[in-house]
Amino acid sequence: MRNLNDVLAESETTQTELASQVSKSDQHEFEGLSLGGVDVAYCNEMAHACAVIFDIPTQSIVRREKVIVDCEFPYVPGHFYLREAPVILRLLDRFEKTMFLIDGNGVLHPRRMGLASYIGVKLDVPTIGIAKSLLHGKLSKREGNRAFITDNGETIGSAVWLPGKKKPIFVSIGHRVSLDTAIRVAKMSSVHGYPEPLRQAHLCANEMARVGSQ
DNA sequence: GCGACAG
DNA sequence: ATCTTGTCGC
Repeated sequence: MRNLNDVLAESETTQTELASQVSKSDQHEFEGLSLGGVDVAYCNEMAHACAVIFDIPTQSIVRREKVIVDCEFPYVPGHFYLREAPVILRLLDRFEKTMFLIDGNGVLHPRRMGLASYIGVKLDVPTIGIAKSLLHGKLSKREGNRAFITDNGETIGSAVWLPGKKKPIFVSIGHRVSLDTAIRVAKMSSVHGYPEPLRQAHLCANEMARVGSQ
């Protein structure tokens, strides 16, 4: 497996196999589950990742972890995990009893195995995918502030219009969570028209990349 | 063959 | 994502 095409072909097989391991229902094992967000920013070939834990009651960041690693793998639609999973797995390994919002899709994916589901299955932790544009599937009729996204008659996610925003975010199950809960968490953690854990992780990662480039 | 295509 | 100025909208 040397060239990119071979790697992608094998990746598709891996994704299909892992997809069967995704749990699409809410878990009940954890008591006080924390909520976190992860994002990655790039400066040339360096991936700067940041994960934050956001406390909804006090609307504050209670923890922030960072890591920088070399990343040579290119972004290929449908295989985003090959580029970002390595650095994210290293970062989330430091946390316990935490549900993570991840910048990308979960089962809203051609093979039902986007980055969020990959991270969830690999670490066996609850994850939710949040994307800013639609990768796959079709929007059904909008009902209130949401519209389900389907593919082959299967609901794989939902477009969600947050207060004050013209464009929706695309929410999907990552792992160990139901779509209803995923949508609820995305809404209740939003502050500036976007899930705050992700917005904060994004700001932090960008700052890391900016400073790192100087 | 032509377009679509998370970040 | 990243490269970059002005500009549209609330």
